[in-house]
Amino acid sequence: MAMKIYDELVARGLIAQVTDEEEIKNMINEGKATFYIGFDPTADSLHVGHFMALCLMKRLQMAGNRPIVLIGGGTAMVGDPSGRTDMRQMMTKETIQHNCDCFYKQMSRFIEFGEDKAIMVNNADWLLDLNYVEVLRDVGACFSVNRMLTAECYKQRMEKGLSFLEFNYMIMQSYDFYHLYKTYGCNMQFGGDDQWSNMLGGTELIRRKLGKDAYAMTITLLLNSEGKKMGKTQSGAVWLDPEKTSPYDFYQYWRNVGDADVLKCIRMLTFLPMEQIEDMNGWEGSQLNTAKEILAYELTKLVHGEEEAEKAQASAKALFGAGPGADIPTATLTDEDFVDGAADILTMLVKSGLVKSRSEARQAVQQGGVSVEGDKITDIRASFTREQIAGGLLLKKGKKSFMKIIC
RNA sequence: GGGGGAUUUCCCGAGCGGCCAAAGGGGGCAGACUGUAAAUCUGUUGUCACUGACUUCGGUGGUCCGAAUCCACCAUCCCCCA
Repeated sequence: MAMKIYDELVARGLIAQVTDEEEIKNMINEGKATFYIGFDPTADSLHVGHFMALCLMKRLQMAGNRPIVLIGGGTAMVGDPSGRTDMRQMMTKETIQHNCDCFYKQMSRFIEFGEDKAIMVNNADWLLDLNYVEVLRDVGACFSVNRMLTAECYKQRMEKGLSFLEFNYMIMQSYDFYHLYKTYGCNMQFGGDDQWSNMLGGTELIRRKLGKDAYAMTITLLLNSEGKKMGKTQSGAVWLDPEKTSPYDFYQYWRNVGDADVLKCIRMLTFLPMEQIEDMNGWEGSQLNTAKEILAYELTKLVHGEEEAEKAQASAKALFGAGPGADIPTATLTDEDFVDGAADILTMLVKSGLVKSRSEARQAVQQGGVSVEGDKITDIRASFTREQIAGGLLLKKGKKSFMKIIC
């Protein structure tokens, strides 16, 4: 009945590249793999890209494999040049440490750590104490610069320039794998497809140093139909931290994915059974809207819990269609926002955070994009009395931005 | 170490000493059409007390009635030679 894990991963379109398909298939199907995925703490919250990796971890764990989460407290000191056209900003040790802590907190909510379960390690623990000359002799001798330069991730940097610091990233990551192999018997590494060359470096190093085989597999990067990475908005990444991306915004992000991307997202990101997903294959046109609702709900539930998912969905339904008013983010006006006992529409827009400046607010109103309690506002001098606002007013900018104004 | 080039508004990228808040494209926002999609079309996109005023063109000074445009120094980046 149930598909074996490997076939399921294939069916979901999660696998991008593997070093040895037969071996890997057997190992993970039988739960014999001890695998690791690295996360570089480049921000103080995980985002959607990390989420995919965590899901994969969970799937493999459910199939009996042993996961190792590696936090790149050491590699973050160097900075991965993969997929970058310019150098990353160097982070201070303090920032990195802070980010590590944040990652740990978020992950432990998602993956179970403990005896016989997942373990978490930080490569700062072994990388930072390395001795330069020793490493050069020990590990450096195993790498061919000629080979490294042909790696895809460096190619695109050859024109723009690549610092020696970044050039070493691959070696650090390879060393990690080698270290984990020796310490925990970790025989497999997973990662984003952009990590492929770095991961191969590790398998190579293990073969040379220990004469043993280790394997690598990459996860398909989640791209939308335009070939851009998903999980990014113009205001930045879609974060898993509810403080940085509210559950409602998180829900909305997925609710608004393009038609062409819905099924792919459902397949790759949710834990819905494949049979159920197959049923959606034939869906077309506006029916896909239902699929988007499912996608948004499922993901919000995974990340923020069922309660938050329900709330986000209820809010969305209330705002976009009929339905009882639900949780809507609110903004509170203070005394200084009132002139002669009334607050004007521009102030309300700015205070609510729906627009960045009064100019923007003015434009929004002039272009007919603002409404209060469903009534379109066209006069930029419109204002509302304290009494009107006291009960809460629904302020709307455009089709998708809302705020409840209270005082 | 020597020589050359660059630095413009969210990004790319034009920019004659006055007509420059600065062309064009991308992106964003809003409107129309829709399905909270895509595509398309239209408007808009420095700030504010908005038919006007104010602050921007790497930084600091200077020339000039007037500077993003000229000069000096500093900073950063790139290229060529060593």
